[in-house]
Amino acid sequence: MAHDLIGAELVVDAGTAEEVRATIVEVEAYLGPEDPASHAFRGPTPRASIMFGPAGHLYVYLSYGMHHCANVVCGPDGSASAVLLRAAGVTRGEQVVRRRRATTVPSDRLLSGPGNLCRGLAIGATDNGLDLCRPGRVYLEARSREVPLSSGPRVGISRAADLPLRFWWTGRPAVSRNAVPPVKKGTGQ
DNA sequence: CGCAGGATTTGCT
DNA sequence: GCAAATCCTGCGG
Repeated sequence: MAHDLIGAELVVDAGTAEEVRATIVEVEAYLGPEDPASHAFRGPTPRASIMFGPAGHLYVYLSYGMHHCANVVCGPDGSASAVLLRAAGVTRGEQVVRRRRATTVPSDRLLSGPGNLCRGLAIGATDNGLDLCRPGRVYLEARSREVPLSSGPRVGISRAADLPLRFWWTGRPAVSRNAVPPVKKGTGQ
């Protein structure tokens, strides 16, 4: 399930000076060809073909000509569902991440947002199709712990955005700014 | 072969 | 709060 990825640890360039580890705190689920917002909506096109493959692989695409977004292919082979990684908290290699992010941002927001997450972890088009279940340049380590979970509507899309397919770790500041639902005045968050 | 739009981020007003 | 930056993908002719 999509929310099982919340709390998992993303490992990049393990064993090198560039090693970075981050805990996933926000994801967004995309269904198969029946989801108008999914890239799989138009069938197994060249770009979306990765999503039609086996689960556990990385699907990377370029958004707005400048930002990369990383997805984890989910579900059985052929179901074409995927989970977009929207935000994570750095647990190791903060200096490396900070150097990639030119501007000044709080430590908690270094990987906040799909585009920022890829920039901070140096995930690009060349990483498309990687198997995240085995050690490689990028892979996932499961973390079997319970975390407070919230869900809400998807963000940044124009179709079927109302479905409650976005999940995040309640109370984590790294949750992307655009994704945060309206907050009452004076709550300080 | 050409065109329209997109799972976003950032900086200035 | 709003608008620009920027390029790849999918569709129509």
